Amino acid sequence: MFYLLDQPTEDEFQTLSQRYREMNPSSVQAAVTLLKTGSDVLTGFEKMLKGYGLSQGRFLILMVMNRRPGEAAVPSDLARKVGVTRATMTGLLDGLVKDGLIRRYAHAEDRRRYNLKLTEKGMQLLEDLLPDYWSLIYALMGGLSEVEEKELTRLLGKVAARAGELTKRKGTKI
Amino acid sequence: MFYLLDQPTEDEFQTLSQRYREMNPSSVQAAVTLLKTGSDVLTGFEKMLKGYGLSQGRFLILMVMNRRPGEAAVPSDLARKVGVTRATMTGLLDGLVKDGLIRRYAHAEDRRRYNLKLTEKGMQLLEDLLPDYWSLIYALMGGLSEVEEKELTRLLGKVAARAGELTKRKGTKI
DNA sequence: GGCATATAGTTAGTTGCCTAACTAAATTAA
DNA sequence: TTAATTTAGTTAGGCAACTAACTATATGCC
Repeated sequence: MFYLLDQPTEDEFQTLSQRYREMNPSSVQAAVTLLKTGSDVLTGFEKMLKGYGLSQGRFLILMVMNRRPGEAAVPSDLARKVGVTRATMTGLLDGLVKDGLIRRYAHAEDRRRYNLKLTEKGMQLLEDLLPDYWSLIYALMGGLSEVEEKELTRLLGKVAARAGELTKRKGTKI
Repeated sequence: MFYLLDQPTEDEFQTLSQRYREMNPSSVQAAVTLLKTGSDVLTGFEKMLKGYGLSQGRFLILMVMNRRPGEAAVPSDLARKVGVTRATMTGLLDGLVKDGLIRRYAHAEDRRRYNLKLTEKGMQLLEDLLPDYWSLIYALMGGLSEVEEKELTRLLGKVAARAGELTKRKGTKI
């Protein structure tokens, strides 16, 4: 988690940009603000989810499964969609099963896999939670007009595209 | 860490916004993009830092100390500035001392505290690392014009202000 | 058809942060 | 000026993710 509560003052920023000529002040400021804001927002969500006994990973699994509530899901597929490793997925699913939010079923064609379905309890948890989720988003984004929201999404999309490129080629030290 | 590699398609998004009337599509999209982009960018930095034997926390400590390289710093003050707990700071400092990047000194006025200074090795590590740091930022932000960078910073600032408000009143379930 | 390779899920151990509870020292208030 | 409160740093234990190594099954190629 990236915090840096005490961001550089304007002065310190100036000093830095004199000491380090290669640095581009407006880029650095945008990047630092992105990291800080992302962390704060993430922390807000985690706090809210904790009230329902969920972590980000557990919540995302439920949300992805909730896109097609009746259909079966499969662990390795969920791992790809949610963006965690299969090892992590095992642990997350164990927890969700233990809490009765999802259930495992045999997989007809492939004996390595198994199917997963949301239980009634799992669906109900989402119904209870989602109003809080939407209103948290509203609380965070409410200061922006719809035009600003779209502009933010567009600009972040540009950064995300480049970040995606970079993280793909793992070994490379940038 | 928030990933959700597989973001909802336009269709699924439509279905969702029909099922959940309180949700505001453009806000949700902005929030989800922010979380995803923030995570990706953070992951990129962590990967780069790992090549120098640093975590975000360790790096931030060095950066904050590097603002005034000669002067002494104090653990609890660093913890506030970097945004970690004092307990976490103890561990981070132990690591940095063990690696010879900083050194502990007695504190003249307060026997509970101690002073910290960057060693030569610590300063040198930053000199080695920072070019990579600036160029990673450039790699991430290079797709944006300076005007766009400033607009992104401005929009994120608005979100950050609200996120800060929310995380302050801890107990409250939003 | 049989062997090499790839994929699925699990297990064990690591990392980087956290909270809660503690001791010691400093500060404030009676 | 002693007692209560606050602050500083540490310790112990927890949590949510990770990587690496493993077994079992499925798939592709000769």
